Amino acid sequence: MSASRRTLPAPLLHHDAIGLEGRVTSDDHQSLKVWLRLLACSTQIETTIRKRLRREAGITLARFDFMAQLHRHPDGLTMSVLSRYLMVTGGNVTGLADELSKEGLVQRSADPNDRRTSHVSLTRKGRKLFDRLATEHESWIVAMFGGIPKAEMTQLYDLLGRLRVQLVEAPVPQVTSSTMATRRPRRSGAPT
Amino acid sequence: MSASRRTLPAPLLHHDAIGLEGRVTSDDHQSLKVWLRLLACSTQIETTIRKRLRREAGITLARFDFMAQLHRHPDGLTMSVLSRYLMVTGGNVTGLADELSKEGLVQRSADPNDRRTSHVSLTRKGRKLFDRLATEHESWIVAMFGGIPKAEMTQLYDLLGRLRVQLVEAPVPQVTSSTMATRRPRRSGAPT
DNA sequence: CCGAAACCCTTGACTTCTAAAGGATCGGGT
DNA sequence: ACCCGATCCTTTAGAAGTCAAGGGTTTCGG
Repeated sequence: MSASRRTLPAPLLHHDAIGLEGRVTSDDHQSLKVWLRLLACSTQIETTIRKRLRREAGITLARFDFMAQLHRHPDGLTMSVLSRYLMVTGGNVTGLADELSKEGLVQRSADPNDRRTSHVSLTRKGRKLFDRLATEHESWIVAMFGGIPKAEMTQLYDLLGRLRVQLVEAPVPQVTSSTMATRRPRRSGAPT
Repeated sequence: MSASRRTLPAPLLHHDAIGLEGRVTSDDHQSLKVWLRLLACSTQIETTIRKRLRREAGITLARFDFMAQLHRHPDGLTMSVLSRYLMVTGGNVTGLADELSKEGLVQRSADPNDRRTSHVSLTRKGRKLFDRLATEHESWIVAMFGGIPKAEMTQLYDLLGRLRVQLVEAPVPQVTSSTMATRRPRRSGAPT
């Protein structure tokens, strides 16, 4: 759709946010309903963060996540490990590293023992930028969850933990990922 | 990372699934922890579905979602409505429709009353394919959530509902999306 | 009934990410 | 020594998305 130039009325956004959920008809199976609701929440938070990051710091969520990983591993990480942590493909990591290093936020250094490997780490400049962003980022998250009482948060946390374990243990037959880190998420990494 | 041709040992996938979560250190704020866990679950489910869809039907998640919408609206939908339902921009919908119709899964038809509009609907072939996939798709979802008792599922469903409302009501100051359907999710639409 | 505004869709440039295929290096066997 | 399989990284093609800019159509106020 174009709809760009003549921007639509705001209410639409609101509708969108709801939309994904509205698709479930009354008697769908429960798993499907939970999944769609989960996805709706996840997507909306991600979208919000992505927009703010871009708007207020001109940075991409993917890059923020990339830097977040390096931030918590000051000694540097190899590309492959980064790829796993970020849950994206190696090709993607290569690209991100290229761009960030071009901007001087990140640096690659050779491994003395294995010439295939290279370690990536934040530069001083990169560390400085990330420190600033991380604070803002966390405040956004806290604000988004702000209205929910602590007890419910704990409950939610536990249930999601349960789910995660369930997912890892019973990924149903064959899903033997071909590429090492075959995914396309966006973390919005935790600073601290 | 390549790692493609010479497929890596399975354990790596397992590790990946955990990775995102492992990043939270002990004293992070609770909101951040919940968010990361939420994202981890969401990402993993989505990834799994995407891979299976590709592997077992050679179809893309985006296309599956597209077809899912049409499936639940047998009389067809306009591009703009589709754009809202799928939560993607119109340009994207145009492209998807082009490809799917090129494969004969979908068809465009003119609106007798409004020549600007065109309605998209599944062809018989498309309906047939989707029916087959939808069944499989749901069974995957059910299997993934399978180990969780019903009571907990209900609890999770309610908590996510609470969260969704919270997100809509308090998206913190300015996030006034400019384009109509400004997002990049992936539903994995519910068939029924 | 005419022109401006609102709408619907498409197009094209760009970005991000996946998937698949290499190129290079390391590490055992034999 | 040498080879072969496993690893690590990069590269390339193409899918999926966004954004901005139109080109037709309707709608509606004068």
